[in-house]
Amino acid sequence: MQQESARRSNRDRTEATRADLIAAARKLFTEKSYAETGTPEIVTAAGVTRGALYHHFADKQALFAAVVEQEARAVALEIDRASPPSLDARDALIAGSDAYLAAMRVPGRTRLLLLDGPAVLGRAAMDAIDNRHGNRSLREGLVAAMRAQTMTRLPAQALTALLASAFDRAALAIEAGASAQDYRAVLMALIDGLSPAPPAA
Amino acid sequence: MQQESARRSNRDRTEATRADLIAAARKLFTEKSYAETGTPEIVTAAGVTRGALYHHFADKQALFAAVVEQEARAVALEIDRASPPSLDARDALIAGSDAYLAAMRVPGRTRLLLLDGPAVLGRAAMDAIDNRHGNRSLREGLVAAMRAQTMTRLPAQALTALLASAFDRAALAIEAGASAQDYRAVLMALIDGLSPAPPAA
DNA sequence: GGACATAACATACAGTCTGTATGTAAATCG
DNA sequence: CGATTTACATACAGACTGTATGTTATGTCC
Repeated sequence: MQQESARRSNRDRTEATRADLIAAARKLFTEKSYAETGTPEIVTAAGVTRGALYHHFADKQALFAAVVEQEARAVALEIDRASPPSLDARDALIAGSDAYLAAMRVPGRTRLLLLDGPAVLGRAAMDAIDNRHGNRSLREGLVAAMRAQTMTRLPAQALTALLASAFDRAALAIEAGASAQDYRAVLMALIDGLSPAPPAA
Repeated sequence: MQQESARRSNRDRTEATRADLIAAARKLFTEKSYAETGTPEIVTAAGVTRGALYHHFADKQALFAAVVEQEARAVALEIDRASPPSLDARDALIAGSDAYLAAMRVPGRTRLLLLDGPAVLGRAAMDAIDNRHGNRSLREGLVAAMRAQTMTRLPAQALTALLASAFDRAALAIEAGASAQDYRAVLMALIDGLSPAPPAA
């Protein structure tokens, strides 16, 4: 054995420390909130010191951004996995919608992505993250539906943002104890209302 | 003259000091953010000391809540003033929508009511404020439209929350520089889509 | 119309947090 | 194997929040 027990490359050390910090921060940021969580608590939970944190992240906000980014990626992954490209436009939208609502039931996600995220990072930064991950498939689905003539032609960016916002609020309401059926019904009515012709009775 | 120059009742003093604090806090909370604004700065701007602040408000968060409450009331007032009861259900909805988007263009309102508010006070507290002020007239308008058979029957609470959320996002996007026309068109399409029959061409 | 109580502040203090500066050991590189 | 850079740990300065305590103005009661 060359050293006491572990000889790790710098790349491995960085990766492990960053992952530990992000995991500990995610746990605390979701149990409480961004503002109520201090860096001393985070580094203790991660088993490192504040020096390590400020070596790998510019500041507390940058660590939070990393947590949010990871979470947004996870949500997008779950949605993509639930809506195979074999479905037609409308079915894909429905499947994606349900997958989104299911994904947002993972504890802490609404706080990270819908409450603290916009306040701490700003709406612009959150839009950038959303467009890179979650909203991308939604917008593509909407554009596909409009091309297939199953949806009224509307500005894609605006429609995506407003529908996404409605989904977000539904996720928040459901987590707060509201009827998931009610909110799902309204969401479907909103989507169906965008068809050029009323859905076949 | 009975005193040096001013003899004010306690009620007047309290009212004036609270108003000064709320005004100064509103200015700073909207110029920067809740987190970036310290109480020393607020009291300096208001011309009092931190002792006065903590005498009238339990903590910084309570002062923020007072600011948000005042702002929500102001928005609701503008909306009510713009949609007289003489209009029919759908026209009242349109008028209210436009009034809301116009009201949210007052600088700082989106940050107070849509970004920092939910993060600092929580969605539950914001829902309570919204239901007390803004969303009340929206829900009444929707219920009226459903009763008048000009709108599909849906769970009123859920529909109100989701439409309100879409309006909120539209206000944010417009403030960020997006096309107000695009967002308005999508909002109208969403509302019209809820009619049982397609609107007369 | 004075004594007493209470409200409206101002001042001082303790604890905590954030970001930075500095020091040290391990890894990488030539 | 020496030099340099990376990955941390420790120490420090400044700021902020909430509280405790002191002071002055107002309201109340006989």
